[in-house]
Amino acid sequence: MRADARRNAEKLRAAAAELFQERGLDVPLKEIARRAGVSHGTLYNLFGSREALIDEVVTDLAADRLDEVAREALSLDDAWEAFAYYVEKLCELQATDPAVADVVSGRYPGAERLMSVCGQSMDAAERLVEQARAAGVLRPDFTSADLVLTFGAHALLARALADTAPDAWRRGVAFLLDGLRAESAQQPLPADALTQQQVQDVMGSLAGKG
Amino acid sequence: MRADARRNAEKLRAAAAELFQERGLDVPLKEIARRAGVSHGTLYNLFGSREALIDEVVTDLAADRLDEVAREALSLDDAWEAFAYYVEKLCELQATDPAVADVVSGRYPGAERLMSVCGQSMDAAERLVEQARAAGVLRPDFTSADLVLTFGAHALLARALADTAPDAWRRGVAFLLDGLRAESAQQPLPADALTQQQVQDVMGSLAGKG
DNA sequence: TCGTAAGTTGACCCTAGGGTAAAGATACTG
DNA sequence: CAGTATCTTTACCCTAGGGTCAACTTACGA
Repeated sequence: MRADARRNAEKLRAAAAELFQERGLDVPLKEIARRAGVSHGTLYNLFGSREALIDEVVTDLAADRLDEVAREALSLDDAWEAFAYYVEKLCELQATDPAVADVVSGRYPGAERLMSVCGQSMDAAERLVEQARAAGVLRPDFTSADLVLTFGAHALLARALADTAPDAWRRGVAFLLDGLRAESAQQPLPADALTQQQVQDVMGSLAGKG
Repeated sequence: MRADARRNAEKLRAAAAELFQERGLDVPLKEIARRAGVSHGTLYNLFGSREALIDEVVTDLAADRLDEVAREALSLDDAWEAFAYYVEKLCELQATDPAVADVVSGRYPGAERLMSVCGQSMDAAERLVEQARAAGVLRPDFTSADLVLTFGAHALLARALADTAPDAWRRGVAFLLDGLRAESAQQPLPADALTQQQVQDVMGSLAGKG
């Protein structure tokens, strides 16, 4: 690879990182190229597709953040605290970083490494749900599929709130958590839980691409 | 107005009603014209804008449905039942009719009559929230602004779920309601409630047009 | 029945985005 | 320092949507 190409790739990575974090993973590629100061043709030459660019620029960063939250949550002794910490922190991550929100929402199934990060994060969620349910502090009818859907809806709401009341999402999370304690459950739920495949389908259509 | 024009307007109203209910208020105007069997130029001639068409086709229908839900809710004796009934029924309306969902979400501020219907619906929500709070069954820190945001997020989720698990939204509503009972409230909320203006801004950017 | 006002059409323009490839520029190598 | 392989640019194509208007067609009244 020629030196100028390497330099351009670096400029593009930097611009992409900025814009993905500011505006989410669906920012126009031409705008990334513009910010990097190269033509969009160069972007296509060097990366080929949005997915490839995402994988290079976002994946490791998102993985770090998600892993850290999961690790910290799992390190807490109290099962309810662990679960609540995970939910709150993950929502906070989504609210402050649109790129991470898009990762959690599992769009861009073309970005392989990214999807595996997304999968790992879901595994952590599953573990925390199981743990809290087993401890009898989380209502037994709540599944990790419910949690994923919650995250998906939260991501959209948090992004809409960002300019107006960047912390208001915390209210919704508080209401939800209070409804998820074992002692809050009132009646059998009026619908069945979703399978993982169903969750994936739904998350796909949740933010565009319907 | 000439007879053929009146006929075309009628065909367009019928097609619009169908498509709005199937796919929401942002369905392409050219597609409405196509289904009506006229050219899109005619649609612009006869209605001028999407907002005008919406006002003629959707407003009364949505008003009827929303009023009915509010009326039935307000007729219930138990304040919690009334509140819960309203939330559930309104969410059901959103899940089964994308047009109503868009009305509740308050997009299309250009459609005047529609916005007044939206406003009336919000007033009913406010009344039910007050009533339930006054009766001590609803947690006192929950405001009608929270309810409107909830509806907005719900509308998006329900639409994404429609093809996969059309009833799954009921789980989320159940979790929420269980968290909204007065006895579920655990701690002071971590953020302030939104003003009406803030809610309007947020709802505007919640579904596109950000 | 025929002139004309009223209505309709479809080709056209615009934006915003994704994507491609021929032609031009430039870094490296012998 | 010249030649070539590599890279970049730019002009272009595509889709999907909103919107306009000159030219055609048609309903209807005198």
